[in-house]
Amino acid sequence: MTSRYNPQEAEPHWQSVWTEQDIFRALPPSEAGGAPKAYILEMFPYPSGKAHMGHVRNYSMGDVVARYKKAKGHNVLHPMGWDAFGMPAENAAMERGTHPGEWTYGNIDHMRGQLKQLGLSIDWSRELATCNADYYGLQQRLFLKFLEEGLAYRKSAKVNWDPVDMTVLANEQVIDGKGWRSGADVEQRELTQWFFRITDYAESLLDDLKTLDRWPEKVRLMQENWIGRSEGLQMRFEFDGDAPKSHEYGIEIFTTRPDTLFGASFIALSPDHPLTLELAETAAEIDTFRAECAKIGTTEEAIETAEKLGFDTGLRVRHPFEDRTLPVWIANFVLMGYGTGAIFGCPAHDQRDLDFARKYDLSVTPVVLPEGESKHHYAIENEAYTGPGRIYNSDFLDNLQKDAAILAAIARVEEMDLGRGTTEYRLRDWGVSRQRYWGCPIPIIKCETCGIVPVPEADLPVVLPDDVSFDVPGNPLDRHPTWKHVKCPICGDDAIRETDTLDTFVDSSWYFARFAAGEHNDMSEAAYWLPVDQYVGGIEHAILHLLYSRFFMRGMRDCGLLDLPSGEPFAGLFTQGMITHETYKSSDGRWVAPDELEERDGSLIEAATGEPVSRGAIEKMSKSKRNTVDPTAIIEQFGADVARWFVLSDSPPERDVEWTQAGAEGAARFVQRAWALFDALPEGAETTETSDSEAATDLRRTSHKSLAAIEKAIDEFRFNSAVATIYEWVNRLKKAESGGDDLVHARHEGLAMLAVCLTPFMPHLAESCWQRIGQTGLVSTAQWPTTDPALLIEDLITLPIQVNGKRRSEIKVAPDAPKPDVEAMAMADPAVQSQLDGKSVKKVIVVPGRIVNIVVA
RNA sequence: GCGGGCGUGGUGAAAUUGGUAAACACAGCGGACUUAAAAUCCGCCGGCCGUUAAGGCCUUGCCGGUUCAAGUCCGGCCGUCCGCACCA
Repeated sequence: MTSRYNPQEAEPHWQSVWTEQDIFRALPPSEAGGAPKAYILEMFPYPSGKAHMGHVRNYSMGDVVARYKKAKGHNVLHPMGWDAFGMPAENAAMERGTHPGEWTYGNIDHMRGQLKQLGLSIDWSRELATCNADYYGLQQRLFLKFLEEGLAYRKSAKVNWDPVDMTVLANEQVIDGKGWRSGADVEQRELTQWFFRITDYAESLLDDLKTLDRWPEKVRLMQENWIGRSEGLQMRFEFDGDAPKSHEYGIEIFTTRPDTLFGASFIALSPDHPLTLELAETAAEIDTFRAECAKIGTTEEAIETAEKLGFDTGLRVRHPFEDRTLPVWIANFVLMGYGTGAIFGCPAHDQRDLDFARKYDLSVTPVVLPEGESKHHYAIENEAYTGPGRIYNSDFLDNLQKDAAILAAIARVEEMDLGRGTTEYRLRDWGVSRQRYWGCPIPIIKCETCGIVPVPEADLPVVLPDDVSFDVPGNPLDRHPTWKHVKCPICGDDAIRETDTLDTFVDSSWYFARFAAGEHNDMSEAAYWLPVDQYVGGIEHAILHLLYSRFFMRGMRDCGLLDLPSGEPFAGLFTQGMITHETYKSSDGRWVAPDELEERDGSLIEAATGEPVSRGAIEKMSKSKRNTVDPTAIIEQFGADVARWFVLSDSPPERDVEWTQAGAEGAARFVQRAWALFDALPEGAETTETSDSEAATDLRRTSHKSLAAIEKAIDEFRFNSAVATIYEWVNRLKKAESGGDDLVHARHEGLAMLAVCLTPFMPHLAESCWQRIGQTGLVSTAQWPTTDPALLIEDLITLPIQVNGKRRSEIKVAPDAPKPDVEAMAMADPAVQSQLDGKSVKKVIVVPGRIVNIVVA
């Protein structure tokens, strides 16, 4: 009778052995020998309190790759840290009266313990927390370097103001007009803010997406759309008659459709355009109109249903090519944030312009004729035509195709010195000021005499004060009695510190470089490790975090801080799916947690009340729906290996996976089945003679082929396929137990290989199995076995025989059997013969090693 | 509106150069062992026809096409999920 494997004993044991032997330490480049480097990283967690199943899945995937790379002989860096600044800490401080730091460090301690329970192959010597002054002090140096190089600057700007969190939000943090965290309606406010000049890199950030061939296509597309390049023409329309003084040169507009210039019927300014503001000073109606525009929200529904609103300024501009003038309107649909904040309207070929023109009765002249239309009969009703076609009604552009006409129009405008061809980006500079306490202080002093003064190097880091209160909303730094009062480093007079802190996305934009730079923050070591070879995390960071990190690496490179020519932080990226779980509701509509349920007579009831419970949809695990499963509870019940195995089985890593109790139990059964396999191997198996019996060779063949398949699956991030192969292999090895003594050696060989293959998935079980069959050392440090190419080739393969594309039989042939032989064997097959009865064979297709297809009349 | 993904048994899925559709697992059913249960082991498990069997027909959201051969390629629909969105 075999013994049972006890994860509760084995897991802590092996974890302490790994820690004692310090086997997961990344070697500095000088000690790595010839080993290639592999930097494996999962997105570092926010220390919210407890680890959740999403973390388990994320870190299990990274750990598979890290352990696999290590076994393959790489020098692996696999670090862990904490994205520790941010508002939940302040919210907790307000709710419970604790200091955000106390709350955060407490959470870190708890979650570190949870992650360690998972048996991850992490080099904990490099652990960092972004809220530690050691970390954010270096970040302040980076900020000052960026300032010196012109990559950071200050400007007054309209910002997204979250009235609940009382802070500014980046554009990316505003979702459907609401704060990404608070959900409150975002207001527009004019404030002086710090910005990073990410737009300087718009072109490179866009173009270099092409080089990221190990990123998901989806993420690249999302970034591409976010950066949003448009090729077009920036040009001015000169005033006819008196021009406003500030705009004597005319009105600058941007268009991607200069081919439709002859169809222009009006100019439209944004309500926030400088000229609009100027006019509003003397015209009260314009002020009223602006207020009306501002009332319409920025939410999706509001925009969809928003009516086009316009105000005719009475000003007129001259058409560049024709002897006519156009009216200048102010229109609510023109955005100040894009292009020049002014457009020319061509109603026939732009839906918004058409809606506007119909409402205010402006002219509609079509100038692009779709294929197959006659210019005498073609008319625009209420749908603008935006497709390709031949230009007409357009003087020198007549008869050109759309694309050629765009180039010709730009050339003419450039000749006339009215504008030039340009490229516009949707991407805006990154506002990083936050009116919050729990973040990295911006190392700046404001002096009335000297202006904006960087904190001198020697005075860094600017440390957050500990004695703060959260009894009122707003920024505690701002109302701290002493912290912000300093002497100006230049003139020595009284001055004030910048009390804003940096957006937490700054913290996460370079942490991977900090990990790589090692204990002494040596950026040459960082250059050795970077880029990250495999980054693993959630799709929710497809734009923000990944784009900012790409910007930061370029910035650090161009400041001479980091030798990373490509500027790309992450060579490989994988976005994993979420963990879902069934939801449950009581009859009075309360959500009921899975561990509060009991099954009685085939139906679910709430254990505490005995009330019936109904099953709801399968949804992402969330606290609000109460459908979470606590990893610690699972580890206590089944062990970490079971949790890891379950989240990697069944579903492909990029897809969502549903957590089920039955599935976890199945994984636990497999752990015992695998252990039993090793436990059943006779003592001394490793010293038995090799047998070349058919059965032994066959078993060895299975082992070597399985190994090769698992290798390929891990390389391709198909962990579910690797798991399926392991199941098949285990089933095969199980059958071999009833074989003769000639199989003992092959079983030992297979099990030794299997133990190594199990290691990335279930490292603790693998160690116990490895030890059980008498292998030396730790399997966590064992090299990945090599496959014997001879064993990957079969003597005989099964070849399906089709008649007219339907499978009728199969034959066994040598893989390299000559075509005529294969054809003869196929034709001679009895099942085939009965199908061919009385019919004439038109053709026989033999695809060696694949299939035979006999085509009959 | 624009861009993208997905759609295969009761369920998660596999089939990754166009070549045996449903590997592997979960659930279910049947059996062995057991006084009994649990655990474990063995077997069955897409649909229809066929008493059993042999076998046959159908089947990868729908319709059509290319091909000796289509889950896979092409065209057109339907459904669903995600991202972006008054970006000129």
